[in-house]
Amino acid sequence: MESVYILVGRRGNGEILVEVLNDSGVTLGPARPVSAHDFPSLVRHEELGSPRWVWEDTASIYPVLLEAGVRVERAHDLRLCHAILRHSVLTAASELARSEPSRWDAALAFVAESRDPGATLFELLGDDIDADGDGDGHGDAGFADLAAEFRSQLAAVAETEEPGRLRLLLAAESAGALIAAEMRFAGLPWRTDVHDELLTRVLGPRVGPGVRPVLLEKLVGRIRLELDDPLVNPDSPPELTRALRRAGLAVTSTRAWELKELDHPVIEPLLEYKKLARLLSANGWYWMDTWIVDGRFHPEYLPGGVVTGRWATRGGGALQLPKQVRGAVVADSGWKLVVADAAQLEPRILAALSSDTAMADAGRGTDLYAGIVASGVVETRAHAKVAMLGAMYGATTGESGRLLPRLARAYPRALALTETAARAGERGDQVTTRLGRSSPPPGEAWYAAQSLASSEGAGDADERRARTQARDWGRFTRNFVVQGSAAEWALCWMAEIRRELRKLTAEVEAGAGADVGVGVGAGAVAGSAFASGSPSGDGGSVFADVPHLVFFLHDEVIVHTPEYLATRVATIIEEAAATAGRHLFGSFPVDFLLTVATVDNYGDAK
DNA sequence: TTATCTGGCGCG
DNA sequence: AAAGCGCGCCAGATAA
Repeated sequence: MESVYILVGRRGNGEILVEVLNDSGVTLGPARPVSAHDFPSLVRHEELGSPRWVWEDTASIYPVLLEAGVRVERAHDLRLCHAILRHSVLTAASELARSEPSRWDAALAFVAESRDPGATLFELLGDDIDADGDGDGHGDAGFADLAAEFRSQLAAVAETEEPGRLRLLLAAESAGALIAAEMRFAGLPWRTDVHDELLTRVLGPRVGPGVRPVLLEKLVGRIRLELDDPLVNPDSPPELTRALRRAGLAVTSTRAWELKELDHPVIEPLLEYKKLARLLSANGWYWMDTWIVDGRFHPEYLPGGVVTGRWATRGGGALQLPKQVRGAVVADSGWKLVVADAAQLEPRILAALSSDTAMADAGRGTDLYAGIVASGVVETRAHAKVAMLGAMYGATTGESGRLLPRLARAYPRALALTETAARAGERGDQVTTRLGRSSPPPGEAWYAAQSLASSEGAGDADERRARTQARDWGRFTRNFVVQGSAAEWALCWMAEIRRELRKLTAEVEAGAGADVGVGVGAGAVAGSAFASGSPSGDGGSVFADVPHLVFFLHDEVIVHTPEYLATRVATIIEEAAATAGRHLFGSFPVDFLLTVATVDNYGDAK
């Protein structure tokens, strides 16, 4: 079946243009203008034919559709896909990679920063968000530029030896962009009352800004007493270091792990203080007031925000939600959270990347580290873990370094892959993930340091610096291959989960004889950035009654689902992991084990 | 005063 | 036991 693409662009006057293309990017008819107001209904209608929407930036356009109650099944995000193809060594010979930098390169950062979730449809779709600076706006020429870019991307992929890989990567990256927008829109269910109780229990009652809660103040009192310093501020590392030294403790820093080694009565209250002060400043009442809107946490997810292809986030530190506060993530009444975590994802990815069947065997149907122990490679699970991490991160010393030779003997292919990636980085070469995302080349300064060291009259210091930098970059490329390929697996996993959840939704709605139209129509929730029509959060939104992804954390997802569907959701997530593994690694026999928990609150999921 | 850097720590 | 990858965010310190 031939794919149909619909290209979406805009004119300077706020009007939107849509044009149907075939799967070579060739126009099948004239571009049709549509007003910003009518755009969501057009999309809803065209969705019946399952097109792939081709647009510049999902993060700018899709929130508008969600707000209007419209979801789309598939997209091609020109901005994200360009970034991949521009830097991949697989497409280095393509026109796209060889042409002069254009707005697709220079303007990316600008577009990414210009988003505003509260912006109106007109602002998002009608405004000039191109940063080409030539002031000619976006007449039909701008639209033609989108079509040309799309064709250029298709051509770059088609020219590669195994186009299926990059095709999958671009589809996964684009699906990720849809998911990112949907997760932000839906938000993570968050009970501020539960959060407040938790804070009050460990810090004392809420106080204004600049005031220490009472339990924290008490700890400060004990610290000052034990250090015999009535004024020391434990929030100031220099002050604290001086005070500790005066008390006879030979510290080089105030880091918790260094303090833990010391035997002194101040250590216990000090470590406790650090823990609680961190909670207050990072996820205290101020955080709650700032980031929780109508019972939902709405961080902005940035697909491709990390060089390796991992996601970044902006706002609220969503990827660092401490375990301490996860109890405040509570399913709505009548709903459940299905929390799934890929167990030992990166070693499994490494086993598959390197076709190391022995390592894959160690993880078959069991905890991979336990499997390594069972194979007699090392004595304890902790050893297996630290040795594996050392192999993937490039440890040379300590316990990890000592255990590496045993790992290398048992799993030569896996270890050879990480070594090869490290050597490539040390030479300044790029490395590439399973699906084709390449590491950036090192910067000018790096090359300069290398050539300086090998030039006539280079000093010992020059050589040492060059060697250090080469090894540093080698550790980066060593890890890039594994972390980046794991990120690709996670994207495929999530895309598959999303697809199956939509099928489940359609099935349930058909079975119930319900009106299959989702959402409440354009404009019904205008004025709210997140479409929260009821106190429980999702009322009136496109996710009001259906299971949907609400959180993603590198190798972990959360689906918020009506309770009666929780079992089926868990099955979908399990099967999606196996499917993602096949998409990346074909028939190579590697398990991607999950731990899946159906819970009322995130804190209960281990 | 504001802008940027640093130490420290949360997550994977 | 604290090396070895990728991030974001905070308070305090320092530069401008």
